Order: sequence, then structure tokens, then C-alpha cells
Amino acid sequence: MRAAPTILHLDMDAFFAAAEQASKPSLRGRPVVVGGLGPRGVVATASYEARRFGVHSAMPMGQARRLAPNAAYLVPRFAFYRAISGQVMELLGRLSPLVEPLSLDEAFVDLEAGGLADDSASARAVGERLRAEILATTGLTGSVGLAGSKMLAKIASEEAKPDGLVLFEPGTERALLAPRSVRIIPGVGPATGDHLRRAGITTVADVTEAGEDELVRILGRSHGASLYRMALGHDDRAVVAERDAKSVSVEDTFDIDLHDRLRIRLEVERLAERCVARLRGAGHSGRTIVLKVRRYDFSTLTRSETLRGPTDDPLVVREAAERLLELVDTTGGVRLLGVGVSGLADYTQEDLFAQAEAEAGAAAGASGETAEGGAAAESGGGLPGAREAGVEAVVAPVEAADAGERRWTPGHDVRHAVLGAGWVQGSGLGRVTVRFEEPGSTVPGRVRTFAVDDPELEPSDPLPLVSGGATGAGPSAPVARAGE
DNA sequence: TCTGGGGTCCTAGGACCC
DNA sequence: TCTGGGGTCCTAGGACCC
Repeated sequence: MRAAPTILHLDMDAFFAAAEQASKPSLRGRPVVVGGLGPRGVVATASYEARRFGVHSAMPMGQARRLAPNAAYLVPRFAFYRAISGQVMELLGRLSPLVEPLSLDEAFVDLEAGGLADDSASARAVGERLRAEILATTGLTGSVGLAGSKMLAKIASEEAKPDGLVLFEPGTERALLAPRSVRIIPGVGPATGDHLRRAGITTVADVTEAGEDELVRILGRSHGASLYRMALGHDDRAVVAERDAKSVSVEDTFDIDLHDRLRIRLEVERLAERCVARLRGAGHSGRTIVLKVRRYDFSTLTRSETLRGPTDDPLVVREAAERLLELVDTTGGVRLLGVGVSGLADYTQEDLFAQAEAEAGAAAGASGETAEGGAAAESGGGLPGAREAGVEAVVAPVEAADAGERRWTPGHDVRHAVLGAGWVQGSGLGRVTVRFEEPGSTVPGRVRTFAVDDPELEPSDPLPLVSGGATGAGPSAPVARAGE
């Protein structure tokens, strides 16, 4: 707990939805919902206009459509948001060497470590200047919380939303927290909130009155003790710039439950490939392979297997995932499959050969237990071969169906040879509807409809939200205008 | 049109070891 | 050779966050 409010928390306002509104003038001031558009999609972000209809994050899309039938519904464009996030994080990096990103749209900054603020007045000035810079650079608004600890800075930025700044003076935190719901404390979610309510604890003041022993009794040692400290305003967690990843995973929810065992197996194989691609892309390898299965009734289970050493070999991960699948009963149907790797190491495959040889040498003197475990972990190598032929027969038609057809995803940018830049409003029945407008314009653009195979229409990259590019975002920024 | 995808941290039991 | 205590690793599940 610091004597000056030099921990800053930045939270961009309705980030995905705001980025889409900035990119598409016709959506400004209108309800916009970004999320999965399939039958099992959920809301990722709702614009403030959409929130007035009761739409919020994590809500099933079907429910959102009932509440706000006239909103614009768009799929997330992560590459676009990442580019904007990069611009924002770059601005934060100018304030301090200690920047801790929590997600694309959120970060802590230690202003004291940056030497730019040492009291309330200077911290507030830095926060306001940052908000102005973010707006000038990205065209988007962010809210800032300033306090003497991470927890309070985060609560302050929540209070500042949208488009504001709130500073909590150190020394006032206990009085400030006391009357509020325990749910404002990060880490207290629906389950813990219910648990506490059944014990008669609903406000932060109730928490401090109950005492640490009582909380530990209700919530367990770690959770109880930390909640008690937080309720007193005690939070000494440091802003940490570099956090090593601990796991990498990919998962898919299917529009319709999968029943066919071969198809399920095929999807597990694909997920394993995707997972390894991400693992390798991050320069990692890992020891523990995890298979996740969500069944028709939403019950979720995981099965895992730890190898003798880290791997980034697609075949090894795939075969482990296949072995794990053999342990799972999928009768009744499967709505989600996932494959993950944890126990990460920095090694890549090349290093592993040397390591394997070293281990082989060591294994000569090792116990039989270890050798047996290793043999079991690698036994999949020859076994599944008998089934491969059957799987291949399934692979071909699935991939053929995906190939060849151009997809016009709603919300994505396009360029027309004559009419210029626009974005897809919708498509179906062999037609695609495009609105022709650019981020810089102040009035909504015209709408035109084309055949899906119109040769003059092609997908394009997002345009920059702010012209001029004062940040020098660099040549690698995906927002760079296509064809210039 | 009921419930995404990518993470983190914690707990608890059993195996195993000293 | 009727029974302890502590530490670490592995597995499975759950809560939480954005």
C-alpha cells in the first residue's frame, strides 16, 4: 500500500465494440454487439448503446438478439484489436518500464517506477494526459483508475467508466470499500459471493467484521486470508512487467453436438495440430498434454498425461491427445473439445535431442519405475495405425467442403475495384451486402449488394482509425492500408 | 437459439520418497 | 511388519478473469 496513488489501471471502454464503431461510421451512436454469431455464440463486448437494452458480456447471442433486435451483430476481429492494443501499450510504455498487460484492453502501470509521478496531483496529470494521447492515437476512449494498490486502482477505473478518471486518495481506502458489495473485490465471483451471502456476509464491512479466522473457515486458507486482507485495503502485489506463459490451449464448440467417434477423433487431431502451432509460435515446448471434453449436458471433464520431458512435436502431442480421448465416454454427444499443453519450457525441439540423449544416459542407472512410465507415454506410436485408414476417409470430404468457397464474414473489410473501401454488412443466398465507408468519414456510407463471386470485390485489411499515424505504428502494423 | 475461448490460481487425494 | 510426518509430483475439478 503506497502513500501516493502511483499505480495506474487503464481499461479501454467497451473495447471491441468501440473499435468497430470507430472503424464503421454508420455504427456510431448505435447498439453494437461483438461476439460469436453461430448458434452457440456468446457476447464478447456490447457497446454502451447495446447495454441500455440489457445486453452484456458472456450473454448467449440468442438472448442478446431478443433484447436488442436492431443492434449490429459482428464477429470479433482479433488482429485488428491487437494492432490497436499495441498502440495503447506503446503509450503506456512511455510512462514506465513497469507495465503489466492483463488483456488486450487492460493494463497496470507503476508510475513511481517511471519517475513521472510521486503524489496525487502529478499522478492525476499523467492519467489525464494518457487518456488524451490514447484518444488522439486510436480514436478510442479509455478509463483510468489511480490508487496506492492494484486492487484499488482497478476498482477506481471501473468507477471511472466510461471515458473518465478516478483517483482514490491513500488513507481513504477502508472507508471507501466498507459499504460496498463484496463482489467488487477482484476474485469474488458468483460462487464465492453466494457462499459468503449464506454466511451473512454481503458487504466489505461484513468481511472485516467477520474476521480472518471466520473467512478462512468459510473459504479456505488461501482465499479466505487474501479476501480479508483485500477488504482491509491491504494489497502489496507489485506490478510485474514480464509474466511467463504457463499453458497454451485451443478449443472449439461445435454448432451441433458430435456423436461419431471418428469425427471426434479427427477434431482432436486438428486441435492438437493447432495447439502445437501456437506453442511453437511462442517458442515453447511443454510436458503435460490436456484433453478437454464438454458433453451434451455441459458437464466438462479433463484428462491429462505428463511426458518425461517437454515436447513441441505435433505427432507426440497428437498421439497423447488420442490416448486421452480413449479414456473418455462420449456417448450422448460432445459439444466442445479442447487440447492444451502445460508445464512449459523454453526449449524448442532441437534442444530436445541433446536432452533426450542425456536422459538416455541417465536412464541406464535410473529406477524401473521411470522407464516404465516413459514406455507407456510413448506406446501410442505404433498402435493407432490400424485406424488411420478409416480416419483418412473422413478427412477428405470435410476438407473438400471447406475449400474453394469465398467467405464474406460480416464486419470484415473489403475493397471494390470501383467503389473503394467498405465492409460486409451481411451475406447469404449468393449475395453479399457491402457498406462503403471509411473510419475518417462523418456520415454513414452507401450500401450496395453484389453476387458473392463478383470479381471486382475482394477482402482487405482494416484501415487505420486515425489518419496521419502520429504514433509511427510502423510498417508491420496490420492496420496499414492495403494497396498503398 | 442456453451457456465462447484463452488463460490463471487453488484444492484435494494418491503415489512416492525419505 | 498396525502404521508418523513432511515434501514433491501428478491428476482432476472448480472458481475466476477478460
